[in-house]
Amino acid sequence: MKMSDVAKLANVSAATVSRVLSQPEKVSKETREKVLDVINKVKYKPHIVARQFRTQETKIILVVVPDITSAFFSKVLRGIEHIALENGYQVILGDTENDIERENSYINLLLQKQVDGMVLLTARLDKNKLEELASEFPLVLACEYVDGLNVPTVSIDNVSSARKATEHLIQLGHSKIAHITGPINIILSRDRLKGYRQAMISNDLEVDPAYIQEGDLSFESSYNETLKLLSLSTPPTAIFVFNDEMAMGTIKAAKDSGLSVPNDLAVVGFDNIKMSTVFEPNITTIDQPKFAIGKKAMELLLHLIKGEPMKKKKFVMKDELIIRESTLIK
Amino acid sequence: MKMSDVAKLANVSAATVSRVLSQPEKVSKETREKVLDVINKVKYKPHIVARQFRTQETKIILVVVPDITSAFFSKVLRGIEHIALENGYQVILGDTENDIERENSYINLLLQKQVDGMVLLTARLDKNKLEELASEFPLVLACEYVDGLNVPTVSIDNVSSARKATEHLIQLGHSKIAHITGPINIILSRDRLKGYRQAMISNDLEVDPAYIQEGDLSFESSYNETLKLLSLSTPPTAIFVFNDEMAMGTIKAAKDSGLSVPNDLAVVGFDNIKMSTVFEPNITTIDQPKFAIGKKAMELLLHLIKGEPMKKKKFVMKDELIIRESTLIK
DNA sequence: CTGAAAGCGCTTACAG
DNA sequence: CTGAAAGCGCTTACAG
Repeated sequence: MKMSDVAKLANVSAATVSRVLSQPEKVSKETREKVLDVINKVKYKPHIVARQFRTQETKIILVVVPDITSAFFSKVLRGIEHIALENGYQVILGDTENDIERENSYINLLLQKQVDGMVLLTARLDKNKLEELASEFPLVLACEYVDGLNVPTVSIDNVSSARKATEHLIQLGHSKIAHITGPINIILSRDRLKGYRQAMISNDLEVDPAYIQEGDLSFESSYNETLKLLSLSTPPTAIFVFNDEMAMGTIKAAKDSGLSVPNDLAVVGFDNIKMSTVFEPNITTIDQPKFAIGKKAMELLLHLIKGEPMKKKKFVMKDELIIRESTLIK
Repeated sequence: MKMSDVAKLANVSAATVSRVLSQPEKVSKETREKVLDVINKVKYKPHIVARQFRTQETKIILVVVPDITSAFFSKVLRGIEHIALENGYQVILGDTENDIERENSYINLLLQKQVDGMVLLTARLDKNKLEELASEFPLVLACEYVDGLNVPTVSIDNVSSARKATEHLIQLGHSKIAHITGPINIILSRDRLKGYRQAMISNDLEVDPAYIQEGDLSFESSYNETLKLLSLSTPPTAIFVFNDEMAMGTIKAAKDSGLSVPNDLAVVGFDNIKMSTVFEPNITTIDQPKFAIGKKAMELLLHLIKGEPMKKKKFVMKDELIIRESTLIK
């Protein structure tokens, strides 16, 4: 059943059926009702791909995620999806599993016009490539970003939040503070490391290179790095960890080493995922407004898709230090 | 830049360019290379929507998930995605957030031919509606299912696995065993409850109605139901909980009540999500082969899309009881 | 092995 | 307010 069949049954033209569906105000009440009757009777559904082809828009956007199983990204994704659905857009999911090749391959969906725009929650591609892409297609970065890239970006200020997290430990009296980073090729890792350094230096604390260890985002990597740190001749009394999942690894390692958290080792995580409130001890962390980041990113993308001018390109969302049991000595 | 432009530059017809792209073996080597040179030079990318429209297939499938933020479903989703990508399909994500209205609305993507098929990880719609849909479109159920529905389905045997979980507690010497269910309108909740009952009855243990409480899939609901159970005049010594997330709520409630797990209260969860290995104590649980379920479901969907006959409709994957600290008294 | 032509099902500028 | 007609960019059955 196609539009022209409906048209015949209703004794009108296909154009009129199309208008009833897309611009009903342009059709007389009488005609409109006649057509709608037929549509309902035969359960006609328009062929969306034909419409996409004709209008040259798919009403689909692509979200590229580094890890769909992550509690953090799935919340951001949900924020994106909410705004997308509200505006009649569907979401294609691109899970890269932290593989830059896969990140790259998803760009084809844009080049082949299969999607109207793209939100990148991972930005590990070449800066020039991204810039070129953004000049041709609606593109928004969220969570991750690229230094000096003139593309709409939504994120928190990772440097200042990392500084805040580290200063919290300093204020509690710690001076031997270690930091377990994420993969250092990710800008988020570098920025949080920068914030850690700033806090240490501005408080006249030494940054011992042995106190900085690189993890790979996994619970296990942080567990292992923590064991390393704890076996140093002068082990740290506090560790600021790249994210909450890894902070759980750190705490587990401390417990398995017979240490009490926070009494023997204070731990700060990052992201404020659900588990950080459930884990024992609860984890002090930096809250990122995950849902709001997703919503904002999608709103920006809609602006770009509509071709509306965008004066501001960087949107810095508010983070918040949430103090819990993993740093607070009872 | 469209195909006919490439054709002009290469001095061939659009048909030939199309063949170079889709059926290169039908084109002479010489012509093929000439055309590929032009394609590379002008960076031509075919307009996928035009192809979709012409071939009447989108190479997109829809996955409807009850909760994208769940550690369980995101693993299943990843399995689906792997097989989809391997076969040139993209995945549209439909997150219902456990809302049956939203589940219903995603069906439009199928009716409007915007996707080639659908995998439902939640099946709360009317049985007849699903049956009718499946007769017209490629449709696979996974994880959740509908009793007596003749549609390809991938899942574990929830009744027998729940029985196995309960019997584990019985073998440990427990007789006062409670069960916290999921929302009882979900078949998974009813089947796991059935397995619990079977184990109790076949071991001559009384099933006290007060020992069966309904949760809503959340950590908090299970926390609260557990407090209720523990305040009974004869509290249970063991609880089988609908899933791992809820089992964490149960353990937390026990701890907050001054009880030790497993010494005062043994707890069994379900799903074997990552957190069940990290939480303290580690949680005894039923492992579902999440990734394999996703892969199998997508493989079945590909069969349906290709119109291949399918003799078997029910695929029961292997689950496994994994015994950990939450039930094993040291 | 290659090309001319039809057609997939809509939407919209134009004319009346 | 309505209709006739063009056209979105491909693919493929057919002819040669």
